Amino acid sequence: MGRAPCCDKANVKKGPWSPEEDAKLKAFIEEHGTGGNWIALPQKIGLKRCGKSCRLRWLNYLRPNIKHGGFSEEEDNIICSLYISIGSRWSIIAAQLPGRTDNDIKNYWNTRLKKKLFGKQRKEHQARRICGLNQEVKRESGNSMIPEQDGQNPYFPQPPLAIPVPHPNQDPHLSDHTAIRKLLLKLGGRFSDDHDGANLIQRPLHTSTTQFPYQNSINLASSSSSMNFFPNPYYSTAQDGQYCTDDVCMHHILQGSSGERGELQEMHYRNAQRFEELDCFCGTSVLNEGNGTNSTESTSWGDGGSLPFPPSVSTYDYYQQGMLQESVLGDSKYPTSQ
DNA sequence: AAGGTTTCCAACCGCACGGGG
DNA sequence: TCCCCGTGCGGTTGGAAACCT
Repeated sequence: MGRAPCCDKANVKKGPWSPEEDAKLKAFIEEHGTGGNWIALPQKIGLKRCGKSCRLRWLNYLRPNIKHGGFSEEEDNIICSLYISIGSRWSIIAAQLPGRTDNDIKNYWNTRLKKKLFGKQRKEHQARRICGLNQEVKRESGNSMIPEQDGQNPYFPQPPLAIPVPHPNQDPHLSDHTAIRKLLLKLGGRFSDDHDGANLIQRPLHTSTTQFPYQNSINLASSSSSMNFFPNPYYSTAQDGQYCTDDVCMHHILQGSSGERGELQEMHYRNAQRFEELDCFCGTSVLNEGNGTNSTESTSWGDGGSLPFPPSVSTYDYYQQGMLQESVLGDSKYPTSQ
C-alpha cells in the first residue's frame, strides 16, 4: 500500500501561479504567518493548491528579499566551492548566499555553472586524447586543465573550503541536516532556531549583511596547517566561543571517541568520492588509484597515521595538484607515491 | 519567416526524517 | 515502540523563451 497523498490531487490546481494566487498567499502569510501547517494553509486562504506547492511558492518566490538571477562572480565561487566540498546540499549552500533559494542555486548550477566549469575542460581533454596530442600538452605544461583567468581559475580564485559535511546519500547515519547539525554540535557548534532552514549553519554574530558569511572561510582555507580541516570559522570561531578547536576535540573527531575511524576521515573520504563524480565531467581522475595518495603529497601527509587522505591539503590544492600533474604527465592517472 | 533545437527555470514528485499521539 | 502526518530536501520535468538553421 502506497503512501497517502498529501492532498486531494483531483481538486488541486497545478502549474504556474497566477498573480491573484500569489497575492492571496503573500497577504495571508504576511498577516498570519504560515500557522505552522502548510497543508491546512491553502484551505484557509481558499486556494486550490497543495500545501507543498504553497510552501514552495512562498520560499522560492514570494518570500521577502529574494534575489533572482544575476549571480555574481563571488557567488559563483561560493557555489562551486561548496558543491565540491559538500555536494548537492543546495539548502546548505543557499544558506550561505543571502537572498538565494536552494532551487535557484540548483537551477543555476545545473544549467550554467556546471557547464561553465567543466564543459571546457572535458572538451579539451577529449580532444587531446582523440588527437593524441599528449606530447604537445607536455610542452605546454603551463596550461592547466582548469580554465584560467588572469592566471587564476576564475571559479577557484581562492582555495575553496573543504567543509567536512557528509553527503547524505552515502551514509545513512548522516542523512540530513539534522545529522549535520548534530555533527556540528559535536564540533562545539550552535545553531539558531531558524525553521526556514535559512541559517542552518550558524553565522557568526559579527557577520554583517554586506559580507558573505562564507568569505572568511575562503581566506582561512589557504592555510596549510592541520587545522585546515576546520577552515570555516563556523567550526572554529574562538571569538564566539562556540566551537571547539582543542586537541581533545580534534582527536575525537579525527579518530573517533572509541578508536573507530573518525568522522572527519569519513567525511574526507566522501569528499574524495565527490571528486570521482567530478571525474565524470573532467574525463580525468583527480584522485589516485589505490591508496589515495599522490606523489606531491606523500611526504607531507603520507605519514599521518591512518588518514587515507591528506588532512592538510584543501580540496582546491588537491584538485589543482592533480590537474597540474595530469597536464605535465599527459595521463589521467597519477602515479602513486614513490 | 518558419521550423527545429537548446536553454532556462518554475513547479512537481517522491523520499526520508522528526515529532507527536 | 510503532504509526501517522507534516515538513523539507534533492532530483526531475514541462513548457516558455531564446537561439539557430
